[in-house]
Amino acid sequence: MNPMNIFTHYGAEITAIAEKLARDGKIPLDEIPPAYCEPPRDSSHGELSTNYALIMARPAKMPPKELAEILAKAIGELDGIDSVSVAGAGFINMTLERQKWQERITDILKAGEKWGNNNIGKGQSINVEYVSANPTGPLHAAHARGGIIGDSLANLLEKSGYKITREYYINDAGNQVDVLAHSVYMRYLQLLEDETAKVGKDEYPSDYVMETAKNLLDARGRGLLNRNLPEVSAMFIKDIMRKAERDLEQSIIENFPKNLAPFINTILREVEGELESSIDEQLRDGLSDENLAEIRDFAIDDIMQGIKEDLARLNIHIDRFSSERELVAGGAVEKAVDTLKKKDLIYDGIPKKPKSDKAEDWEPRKQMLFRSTAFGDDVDRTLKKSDGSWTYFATDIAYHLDKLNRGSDTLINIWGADHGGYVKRMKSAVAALSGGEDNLNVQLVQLVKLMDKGEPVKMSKRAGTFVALSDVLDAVGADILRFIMLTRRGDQAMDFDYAEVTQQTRDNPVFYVQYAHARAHSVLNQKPGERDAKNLVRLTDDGEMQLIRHLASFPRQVEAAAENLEPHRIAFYLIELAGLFHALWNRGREDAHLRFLGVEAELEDARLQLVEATAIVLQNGLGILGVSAPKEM
RNA sequence: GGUCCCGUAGCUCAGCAGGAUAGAGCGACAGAUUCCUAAUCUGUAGGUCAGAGGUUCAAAUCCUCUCGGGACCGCCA
Repeated sequence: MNPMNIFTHYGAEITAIAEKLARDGKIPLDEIPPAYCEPPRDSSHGELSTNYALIMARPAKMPPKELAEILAKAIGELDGIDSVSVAGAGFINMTLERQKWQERITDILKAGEKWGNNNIGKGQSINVEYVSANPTGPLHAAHARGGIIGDSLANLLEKSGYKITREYYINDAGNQVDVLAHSVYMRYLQLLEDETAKVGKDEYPSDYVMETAKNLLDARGRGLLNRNLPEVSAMFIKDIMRKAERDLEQSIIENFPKNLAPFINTILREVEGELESSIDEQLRDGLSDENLAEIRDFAIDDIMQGIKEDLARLNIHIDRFSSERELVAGGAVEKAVDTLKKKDLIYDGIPKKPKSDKAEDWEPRKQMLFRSTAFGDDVDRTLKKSDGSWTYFATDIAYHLDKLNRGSDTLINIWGADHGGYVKRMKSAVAALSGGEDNLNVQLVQLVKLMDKGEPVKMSKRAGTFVALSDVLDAVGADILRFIMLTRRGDQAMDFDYAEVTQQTRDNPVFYVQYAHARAHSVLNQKPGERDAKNLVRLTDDGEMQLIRHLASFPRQVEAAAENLEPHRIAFYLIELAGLFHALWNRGREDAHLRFLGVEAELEDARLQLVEATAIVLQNGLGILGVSAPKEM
């Protein structure tokens, strides 16, 4: 029984009543389900309501109304119940003694920042992994969504009695980071006035690569410039090739019929591209492994530093950054595969042909496979590529085993919807590693479609076209961005119009909520001091009671949001709370008797307690969302 | 071919565990400021909850199918 949550309190009381009635043979049931109370949608139906009789009617083989009457009679005897009635098909509606509500104010003031906490987690540990953006470029606006939802979810679960580890997985192994290193190297060469150095078509062209290259030059000077002869020749050949191409193009224009020339030019450009990337390949070979590794590590650090700055600005906290490279180097993949081997879940076989449109070049090959179909996956998945290296999936299994081994009871991953096809196999792997238990929960966050003035913006790191998160933060700040992302469910695709968001700041609901908090504090500032709980009996107005009931339902909201892993519920709760407070405020504008200040001393004292309680709940709620609660605006 | 998400007011979205007459903001319209912060409030208009079946005392909510929108299928990351 939780005295802080009035809904669970009466739910438990009603369950106890039902159990007693069952023992006495008044309800023919062996097993009594738990009862839940909720605020009815329509306040004319009372203050607390339960559909308990409707739920039990069928198993008890009793008419719901009759059952409701029996229960209602006993509920009427409970402490704090003012009136009970049976309505509709068999709802039990209750009204509490006014004092019961007024006492909640004292609860809130006593609990302070702990108000809203619950203990459904019972100290279980959960690892929440979010953002985990590749270290190949700065965060862009779309990354923010998963990060914000993950971070708020972590806050929410922490408030619900779970032990939380907030984690970011850095994909700093594999081909992509080598490509990044090479791109940085090319920029580095350019900075040393080597005009022929060029970033290849599959590499990273954006400005941030140049920034990293500049930092590299500052840190290492010309020390990485050990180009060998083939490399220099490659550049020379490239140069000659370009001149030859220009001549050739000119001659095509002169000698071929006009309608054919574009066609031939297209082919020519394809060939040119192939040649250049082959030459680039050679250039990359001209970079020693040691130097490549050094540049790569430097580039990853440099970019991760920027990412960490962005996260800090977004008020996102990460407890642990896990490195894929370290994991692989430490032999974690082999260990994970061994674990699965011992369970007889690994075999060599030929995977099924994928149904993807892009699988034209697919060929059957014998490979090391994981028996993920044993855990509900569609096909068994490849662990080892034909060249003997591990697949991304294999290292991911190792990573998840690592998370489990560090003592997490449950793993929650916040992934973008584009990884949806990956969920089943990952859940299979975690189930296999943890003895068949389903303790990986993947929350898919639908994609953010970036728009600018109604036009979609194509997001591509490799093409260099993306809206940087830092630009969005410069324009609107973390509070607005966080609130926008949290006032919709994660499983709904959203359009994010850059122009709209940066302009429409004033009617963003975040200000509505923050303003309520600031208003509350402006009142409290005028009359600081001790309050007396005795005076709370003076709160009798409908608007005040409505506000109190909403404040009292905060713990219930936190609990429900945590159980459903839906932080957005808190945002909507706060908007509603702010609305009730603003409405009450404005009634004071029309009727001086309803003002917080300047009324009779005891009443004023009681109202100030109500205002303070409101401020506390607003602050706690905004805290879950990671949004600031300013005392003035 | 298959998997996942979505479809609720003109727009953006909620709808709490299936529950009582489906809600909010924006936009539109009509109002409120000598007075605790008008970044506020009060009111009006606006709905076949995509469609069709099914389960149930009760369906926007659960199940099936259809239509529409999005994401995805691999030895990529």
